[in-house]
Amino acid sequence: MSPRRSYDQYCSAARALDLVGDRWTLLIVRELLAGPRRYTDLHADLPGVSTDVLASRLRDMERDGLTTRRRLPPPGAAYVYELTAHGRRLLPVLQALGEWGRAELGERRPTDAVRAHWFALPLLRELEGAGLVEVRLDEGVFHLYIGAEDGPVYGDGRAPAEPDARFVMDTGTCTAVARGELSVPDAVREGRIEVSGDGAVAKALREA
Amino acid sequence: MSPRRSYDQYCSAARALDLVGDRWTLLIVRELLAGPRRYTDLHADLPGVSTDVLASRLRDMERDGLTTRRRLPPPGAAYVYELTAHGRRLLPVLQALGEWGRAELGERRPTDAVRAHWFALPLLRELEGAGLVEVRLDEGVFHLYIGAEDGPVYGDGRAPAEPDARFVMDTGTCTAVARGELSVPDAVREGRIEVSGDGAVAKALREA
DNA sequence: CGGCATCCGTGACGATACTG
DNA sequence: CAGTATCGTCACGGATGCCG
Repeated sequence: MSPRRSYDQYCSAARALDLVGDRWTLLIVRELLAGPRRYTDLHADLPGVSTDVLASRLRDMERDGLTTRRRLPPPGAAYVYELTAHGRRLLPVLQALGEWGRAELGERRPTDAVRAHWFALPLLRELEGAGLVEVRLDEGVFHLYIGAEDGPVYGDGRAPAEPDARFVMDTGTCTAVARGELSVPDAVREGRIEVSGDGAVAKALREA
Repeated sequence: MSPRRSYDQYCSAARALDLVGDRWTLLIVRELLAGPRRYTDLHADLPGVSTDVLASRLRDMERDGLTTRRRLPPPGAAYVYELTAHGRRLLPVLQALGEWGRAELGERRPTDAVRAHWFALPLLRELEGAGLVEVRLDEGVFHLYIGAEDGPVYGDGRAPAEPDARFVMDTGTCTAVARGELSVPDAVREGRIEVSGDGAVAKALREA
């Protein structure tokens, strides 16, 4: 029970930082935008966070209405953490941060961790209204729910249904897109993204 | 000289948080969006920040290219801190945080500090392309440079030139607008904002 | 007086070990 | 698997002092 350390300022940005300004909190939100995750999954995809800090953040976030904790039905009964609708509305904050941070991204440092679904945020911006998209990278597979009103914004692994488009690209292409140096249509034109699928976006991208 | 504590993740949002995720940093940016400020002014408008933390953040921000330090010409020679163009590009981050934080703003608590120019952020969103606007509240006067390509985004005190519009409103009206419960045109219609000035926006708002 | 640097007490953080 | 317990370290907040 952390007696929250507030900025005590009557300013909505300061209030937001009272809730999500602590170290790791926004990165936990980024992870949970991929849908329900177990404690161990979160811990694995947030290298460097200590177990007690992760547990403490998840408690604070639940208390503040950002997340809920739910027990999965057996078999494999376990707790999963999930964003509430209010927590999901932090997506624009992460997008704004991500867009600003593109300038700092640079080359991958030897100490940098990478997860495939971290590339979901920069791709979301580029694919308005594309529906369900599956993306295959060297690092792994993830999928995007673009234009979804509620539920997860993206997810790890294969798409849970037939996607409107499938992308295959290599790491270099994906980082160029993430850094804003290359647009998705340009990458397709240059043959650096292989597009398949029957959705409108897949067809439009192949024709361009 | 703080050897930065990085998340070490190849993700642009995490990189952004490496630079602006420390406590107080984004609130210092919010202050500097009002233009060049002296150390003492910053300390006065950020109640609760300790002197060494403020000095340390300003050093880090200068090292990271967010701010520059400049000596004012005499008389009154003093150092002022100022955002670089890169630092000013954090405005969308603060706007996204502010929009999300509206839900948490609620009533003003007795412990909450208030500054007039903290209301600039929510107003910016509502007044696209309005030019130079002066706003008079019970708490003080500030002005907005809406649509400006560079330089400060808002400022304390009177507008430095003849503004395109002048607003006068009371605290209740301004908090209602800040919380998103009342739009500026509606507030004008209800007589809760007194609009003067010769700019296009001033005329449009008076006629509506 | 503005712009810090220093010192100190408290709390947050990170790593590891341990438990139901 | 999902945390709790423990501990050393560092960051933070408050006060005070120094120096141009």
